[in-house]
Amino acid sequence: MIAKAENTSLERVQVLQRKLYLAAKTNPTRKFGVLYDKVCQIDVLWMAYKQVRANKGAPGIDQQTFEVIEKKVGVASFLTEIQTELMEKRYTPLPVKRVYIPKADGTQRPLGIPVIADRVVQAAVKIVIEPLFEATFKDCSYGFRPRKNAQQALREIYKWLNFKCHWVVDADLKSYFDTIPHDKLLLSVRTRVIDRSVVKLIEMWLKAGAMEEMKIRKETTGTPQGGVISPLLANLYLHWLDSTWEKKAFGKRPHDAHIVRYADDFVILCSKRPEFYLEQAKKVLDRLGLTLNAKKTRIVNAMKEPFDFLGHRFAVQPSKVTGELKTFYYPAPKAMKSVKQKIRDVVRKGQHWDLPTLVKEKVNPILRGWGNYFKTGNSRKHFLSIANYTTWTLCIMLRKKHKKRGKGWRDHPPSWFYDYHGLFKLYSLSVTGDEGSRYARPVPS
DNA sequence: CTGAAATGCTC
RNA sequence: UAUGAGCAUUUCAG
Repeated sequence: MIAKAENTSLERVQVLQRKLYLAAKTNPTRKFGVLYDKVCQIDVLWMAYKQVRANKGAPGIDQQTFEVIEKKVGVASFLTEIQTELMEKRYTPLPVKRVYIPKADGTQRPLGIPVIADRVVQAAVKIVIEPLFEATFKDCSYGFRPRKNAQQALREIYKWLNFKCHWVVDADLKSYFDTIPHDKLLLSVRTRVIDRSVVKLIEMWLKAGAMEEMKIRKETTGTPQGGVISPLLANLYLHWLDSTWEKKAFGKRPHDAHIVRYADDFVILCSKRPEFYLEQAKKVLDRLGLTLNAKKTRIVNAMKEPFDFLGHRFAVQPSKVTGELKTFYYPAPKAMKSVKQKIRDVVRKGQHWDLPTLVKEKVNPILRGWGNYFKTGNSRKHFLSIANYTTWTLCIMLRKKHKKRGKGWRDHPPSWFYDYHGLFKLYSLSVTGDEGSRYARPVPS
């Protein structure tokens, strides 16, 4: 009974989203004035709640957890309370909770965690407005978008490098999420959404501020990293870059300068005048109130120097066999380092477990997940290296555990881990990088 | 084939 | 220790 109700609610929301997408697609300049009622629909709020709950995320500053909502308050009354607040225009968001998480480069990233109720309303708004913006977004944008992934962006770069666009502008925006100006961002929202109440909701989230040491800190720039709509807003704001690029036809014949963007990370690939196209991008970003990180933004000639994007390293080199130029991409050194660190950590933590469990439940999922992300491109050598690193690390661990010196490798050859303990075979995922065999099936195990 | 749950990986 | 997207594996229900 409940399952049936959930299903129809899902269907109704999907139908609504489809309608909105088609309406926006058939009329590219249409601005939508009646959306708030859709945000308030109980189906939409229910789907929004399900999406938020599925992450099992931490509570915000009000300490309200999913357990409290489901066991004490009840989901239905929690949602109808939100619904009446919205309809009576009484809803105001609470400030976000400030949490810092370490980034890969050692610096810290500030998160802003909204309370669960605010996350639900944000998810509801996202359900309603995302289809409208999806209809406008350009093909060169790959980050945070439904049915788009990193592999497609990598493939696009590969394509342009093979089409002799060897000049690469590798751009890095200075703390993008925190520097988006609220006023201009809201203008971007209004290109499609002119329902005042919906725009007001978004404005309130931007202005809600962050709770830091018992004080509310308010900003005029930035969208909280941790909010449900933040990725959509971030994408929407940089859409100006994509659309300007298209309007000036920089991606077309005389220019031949192609943007590939993944959220705030983007490269421009061109065959000539990279300085000019960097300057053009800078002009757009200036108008948006954004700045490029001068130290990290650079122009490279891909034939002479590799560059990294989305965890991969790209290099254009003459083929050892035929001598013609070919593009290669494979896990970047950083990615190699971080997966080794992860293997090392789980093996150290699980050294008192029995080997099959450690391999099956801890090591294999890491190898499988990592391998599936990097299996495109030319990763065979790097997969082999990680596979060897894994057997070696396990071997060292076993030798220490059994207090044996020497001969560990002879007792535990790589095949021993694979054949008797079911260690995941990384190289079963990799395909060779040759033109002819790119579409070959993975090597059978 | 479509949902739900769990785990893992990338950005 | 949040958010979005994508991918993979397992389990369950139709």
